Amino acid sequence: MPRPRSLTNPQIAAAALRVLDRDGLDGLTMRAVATELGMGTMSVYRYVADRAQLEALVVDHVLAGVDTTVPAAEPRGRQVAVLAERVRTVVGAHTAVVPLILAHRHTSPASMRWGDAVLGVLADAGLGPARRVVAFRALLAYVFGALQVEHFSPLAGPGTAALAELDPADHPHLASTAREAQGIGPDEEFRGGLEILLRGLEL
Amino acid sequence: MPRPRSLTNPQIAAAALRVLDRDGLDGLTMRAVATELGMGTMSVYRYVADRAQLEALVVDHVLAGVDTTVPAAEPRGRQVAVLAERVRTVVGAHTAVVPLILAHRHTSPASMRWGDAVLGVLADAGLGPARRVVAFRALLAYVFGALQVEHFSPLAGPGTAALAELDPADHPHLASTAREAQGIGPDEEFRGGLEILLRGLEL
DNA sequence: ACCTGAACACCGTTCAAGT
DNA sequence: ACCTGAACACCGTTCAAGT
Repeated sequence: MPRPRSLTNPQIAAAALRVLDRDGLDGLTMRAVATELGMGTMSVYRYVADRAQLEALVVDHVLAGVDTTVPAAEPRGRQVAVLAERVRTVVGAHTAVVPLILAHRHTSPASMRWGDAVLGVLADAGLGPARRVVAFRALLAYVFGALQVEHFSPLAGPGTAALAELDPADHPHLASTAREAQGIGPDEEFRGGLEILLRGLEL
Repeated sequence: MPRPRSLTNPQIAAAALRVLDRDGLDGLTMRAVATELGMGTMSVYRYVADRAQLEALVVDHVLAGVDTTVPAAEPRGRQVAVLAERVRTVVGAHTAVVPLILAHRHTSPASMRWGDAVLGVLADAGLGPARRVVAFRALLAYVFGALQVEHFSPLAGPGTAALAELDPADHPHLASTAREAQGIGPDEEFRGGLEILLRGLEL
């Protein structure tokens, strides 16, 4: 990795995030980030080894905005739910980052801090090591999977509308359920799914 | 959409999947698929509008391999679990397709058939429309989220090993749990998480 | 009319030429 | 020594030239 000089990682990441928010994932190029920073394209490589590392920096920068302090007064289940909802809130402000998150989540220090907080609650709840691992991975899968499902095929979007128009003879359950689904908001959807998972965890 | 002549969608998709399996996601280019089919690059555009549609074809082709018949003799929870595990089995044979799945799942007829089967079980179990929607979307988020987590950061991989080496002073829960996590296999992880979700559903 | 090669407008990245 | 523009090897896709 090259040595940063005048710019810090958060400065690079913030510039890349500005490009991402403005021009979407397709617009996030090394050239665009360089222009955003007012430097030549190749100068970005002073700070970042390659595009993957730039993406990882953006993901970490977004997740660094998640407050990982556990609300001590709440019951365990609510503690986990609050931590999960904070991730969703922060990511929701930068929807174009969603496809990058699962690819780079595991390299992010901010993600590790969050994971440590969640695992702390699970340990306090008395879950043994093996159950803790499975529970934590299930939460990971749900939270980041839900973000992608919400982003790529929102219930309020055209995909659901198309499902509602399907021939009920071919898809009896899907067609009728899709009509119901259009009335359910994204918050209700995310929290509802999370509650199912937490009930299964019996915290 | 251009009209297919000598080749069917499954033939195009199968060729693209061969490229994907052999050369990975980076290797999946219009040129490579054309070569695989023994035609000029632009001839692929006879069958496919653009790259996104090619990807969608591959995703549908993979998901078309999922048996969506419901095992009638099993209890509801197992029925859903079997349907979910069949997706994982089919996708597991083509790991490079994982990043494409969430992006194109909602356009796939095979995915709709699968969704209809799952929703059928949820309806039989007596879940009302709103609860059925939330439960179904939670299952979607978990199944496809778990595939991505399993693929991008497997418990047996270097990411977990790195977590295990973290300073316990910084990440008390994560470091110790990561050491436990290395002993948990991918089947146990997927099924364990699914069981938590199904228990929460109270099927 | 159908098909497809050349060409265009990009991209990430290498490398050597600038200071 | 540090920085960066030109150039390379790609990419998806347009378009006009072939048959």
